[in-house]
Amino acid sequence: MPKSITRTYSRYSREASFLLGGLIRAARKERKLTAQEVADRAGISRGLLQRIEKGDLKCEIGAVFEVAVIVGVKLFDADETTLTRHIRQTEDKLSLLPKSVRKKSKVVHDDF
Amino acid sequence: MPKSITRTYSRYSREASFLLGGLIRAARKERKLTAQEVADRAGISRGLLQRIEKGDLKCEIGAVFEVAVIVGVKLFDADETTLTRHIRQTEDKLSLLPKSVRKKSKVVHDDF
DNA sequence: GCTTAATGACCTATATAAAGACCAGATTCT
DNA sequence: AGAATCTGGTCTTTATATAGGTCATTAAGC
Repeated sequence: MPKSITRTYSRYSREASFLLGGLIRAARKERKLTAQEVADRAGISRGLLQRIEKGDLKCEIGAVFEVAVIVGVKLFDADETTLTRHIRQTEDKLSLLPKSVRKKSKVVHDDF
Repeated sequence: MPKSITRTYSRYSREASFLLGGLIRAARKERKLTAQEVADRAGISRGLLQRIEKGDLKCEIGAVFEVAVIVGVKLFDADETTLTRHIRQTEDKLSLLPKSVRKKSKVVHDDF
């Protein structure tokens, strides 16, 4: 990650992450779990959990998903079986699409 | 991140990420966008986009969300307005819950 | 009110994710 | 078939996220 990139995020991304963090926090409190407990179970530090609950966009997605599962926030509004089915559907769809995308139609060349 | 942590992920997390990656790839091809194009628009490298589409759990969530938005994969199955409403709901819910969770009920001490 | 756990905020060292090359093979279009 | 481009690897360098501590403040529960 050279050249000091200050990433910019769309509003939708920021809000989605903020919402997810809030949902996680709400779910954790509802289940009466301390931050430390959840962090331990997820195998992450308490500091990272704090950032996740804040909706920090610079967290690895694996940690976020893991925490979500632990406190019971369903991603995709789907259980595991549904998830697997979706995966297969996506694979089917992909197999129909062309494997690489061509861009250079160069000049449109409609002669008239 | 000291002490060389090899993180372990739950099956649900792995599948959720795998599915999200697949959806992103499918959406990208449907819209006939090259990997390079999407990466540029998202402000990330092509290599990172590849990992995202593979469902790699070690990507920052901001990059994943950003790419999802660009190719048109809705997170939470919700548009921006709905998202904002959800956020407010979550905040309301949080304000009702106790601010910190107490664990040490020590001995249950039910005398009989 | 008092005790004590939980939280939020910092800080530093270090493991590591990401950028940015490069190359080989695949695939699309002409 | 041929040319052009997309894709999927790999490697190196560098920026940075994370672990793990500390400390102050807050707020449960008695």
